[in-house]
Amino acid sequence: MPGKRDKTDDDSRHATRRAVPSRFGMDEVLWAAWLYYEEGQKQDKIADQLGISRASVFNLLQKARDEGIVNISIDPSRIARADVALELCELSGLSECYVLPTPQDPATLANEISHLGARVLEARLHADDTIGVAWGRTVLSLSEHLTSVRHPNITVAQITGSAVATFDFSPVLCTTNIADRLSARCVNLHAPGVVSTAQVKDILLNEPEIRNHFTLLQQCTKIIFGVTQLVGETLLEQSGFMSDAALQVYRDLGAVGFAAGYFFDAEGQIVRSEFDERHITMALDDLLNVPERICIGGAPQKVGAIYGMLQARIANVLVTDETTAQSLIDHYKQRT
Amino acid sequence: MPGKRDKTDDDSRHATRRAVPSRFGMDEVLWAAWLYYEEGQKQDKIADQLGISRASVFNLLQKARDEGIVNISIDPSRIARADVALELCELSGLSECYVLPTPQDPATLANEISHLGARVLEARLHADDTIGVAWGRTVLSLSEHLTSVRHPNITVAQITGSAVATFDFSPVLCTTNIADRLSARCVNLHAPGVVSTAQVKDILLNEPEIRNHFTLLQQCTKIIFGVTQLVGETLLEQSGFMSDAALQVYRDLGAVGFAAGYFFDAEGQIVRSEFDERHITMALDDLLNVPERICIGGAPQKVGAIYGMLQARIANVLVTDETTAQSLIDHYKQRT
DNA sequence: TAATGTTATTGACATATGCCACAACTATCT
DNA sequence: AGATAGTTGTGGCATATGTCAATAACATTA
Repeated sequence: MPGKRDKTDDDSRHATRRAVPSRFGMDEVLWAAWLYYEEGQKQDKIADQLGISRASVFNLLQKARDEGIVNISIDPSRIARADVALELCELSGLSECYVLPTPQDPATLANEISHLGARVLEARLHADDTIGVAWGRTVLSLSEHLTSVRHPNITVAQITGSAVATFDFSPVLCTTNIADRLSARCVNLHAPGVVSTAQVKDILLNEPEIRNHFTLLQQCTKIIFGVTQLVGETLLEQSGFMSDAALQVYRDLGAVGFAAGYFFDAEGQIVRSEFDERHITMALDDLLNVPERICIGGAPQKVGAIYGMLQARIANVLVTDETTAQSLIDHYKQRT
Repeated sequence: MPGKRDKTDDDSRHATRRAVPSRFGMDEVLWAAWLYYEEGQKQDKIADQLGISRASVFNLLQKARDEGIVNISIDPSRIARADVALELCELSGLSECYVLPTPQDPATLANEISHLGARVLEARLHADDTIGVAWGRTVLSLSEHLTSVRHPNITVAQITGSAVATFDFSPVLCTTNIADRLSARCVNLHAPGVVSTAQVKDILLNEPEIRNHFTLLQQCTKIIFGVTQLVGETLLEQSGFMSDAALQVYRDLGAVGFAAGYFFDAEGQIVRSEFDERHITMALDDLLNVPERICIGGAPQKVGAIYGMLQARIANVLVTDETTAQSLIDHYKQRT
């Protein structure tokens, strides 16, 4: 009988509300977290000690997790030591490879890979990194999975010109999002991603502000990008980034993929066409000089593109899923 | 189709054992951990994906926790920001204070405090620290709670001479244990803790090897020690460290406690007697020069001793429990 | 090949956790 | 005071996790 408020048995009743009310101040969350996660006590017992209900202890623990008072994490370097990852590194020449168990629901794959990407990036961050950021769904998704930690001395810079926002994963957004999460300095590139003629590109590249930006990009210690295959519909035209015709030119020249601003064929040769002359992005030489070139991506239909990208040495760190990694391994083994 | 257990058919001899046997290699632990802790999947679902029973998934997760593949931790700096901790810092002049919720079972108190002490030490470790280590049950217990992480550039040094091992928490053991856990360099002091006459102490202190050790101790960036009260039976005589008579001399001079090698009275005056002349330990001036002097300890009967120690400024970082902290706060408030 | 010891895996049961609708309090307004 | 709205804490039920003795696989020996 959950009585309302009667004075008959007040001893037990009105004391129940709070056995130890003030002593714990605002620290209940913290202490509940300690008792649960460090001392391994059960929620019931903690409830007794704090004089509250078990449900409340549960709520406190949830709060502790939400607020980052407790930290539950897997060291991503362990993931890089997984068998498949090591084998793929061996075959491809990647310096590091992170492999995620392929989810049963393919719809979540991209999301999960970018989740892992975020952890990998966090684990590899160094206090005064300069991080070059490309654009794409994957990169944007990665930014949303980053946990907010202060890294005030990090610089986050756009490697490709901005674009009029016909899509929601623009270079500007990817860059600012990542910088926000890291409390880092954000450096945007105030120029279009694609211009109409080679002349316009030349003129822009000689503008002091833009020239400075590309000089800054030469200092990059990391770059982050996704990878796209060219078969079927791609975001490249869907997003309005480039025309179907321009894309077809690359296909006709044998290109199978696009990553970090460049097209390449199935064997890793960079494929160039007129579009490159109008595309404002980090120079290929500078790109390949960046010590950590991190590509995030995986899917069955991307295997060919990723293979080409690896052969082109555009990435030296890959974050992908197990099925993709295994397909890549098979691909390499067939070639020998 | 949740749970596809085909136990009805007697055909289940070989096939049921492993749906996806080889693909996961030795990484099952890692992947189970990822799916559970990062993706938040339920053990049932993970069991399906890996083709094993849920009980096995549980076992894998346990292994992952044991092996440190997943890391669940509370940021100790949050504990230092708890109300009681801040108040005690304010009153005592401590630069940092970590307060643990007092366990309901007093028998576990010492153990839990050293548990917190281990976390605190880990959180405060710097790549090239030199850590001076005292001896005692608490310090030894702390060493057992440290998680093994590699810190090859750290030096761990004994601040007190060794003793013939009539007790199991000797200076040598405390020091080597801590060094082991941290994969750090271990520097033992090859001299007795107590000698028979002041002359012998002088001679030893002039030995080059021992002189070198004391020079090294001047480089300490941290020291770690417990604290003992002098009322009732203490470890000081029980362990054979010193005679009952020698201890009584200190009591008669007003000493209430002993920490980091020195006796002090209720108001924080260092109390010296003939025993100091025979005790081989870090010089008081050097001790007080160490930037982080971390004392681990708490219990109702220790309050007076801890108060004295704080007044003597022997520690500037204290790890204790809530009851002790509250008693200390009360003690300070009565004095004003 | 059978007998034997060792380790890994599991089904079934016991506990612990997660969740939510509603009760109890507080604050503000009429 | 009574009404109203917002917040916090809780009982109780559905799920998820933890445990363990029984059993299957494997390794070793005679």
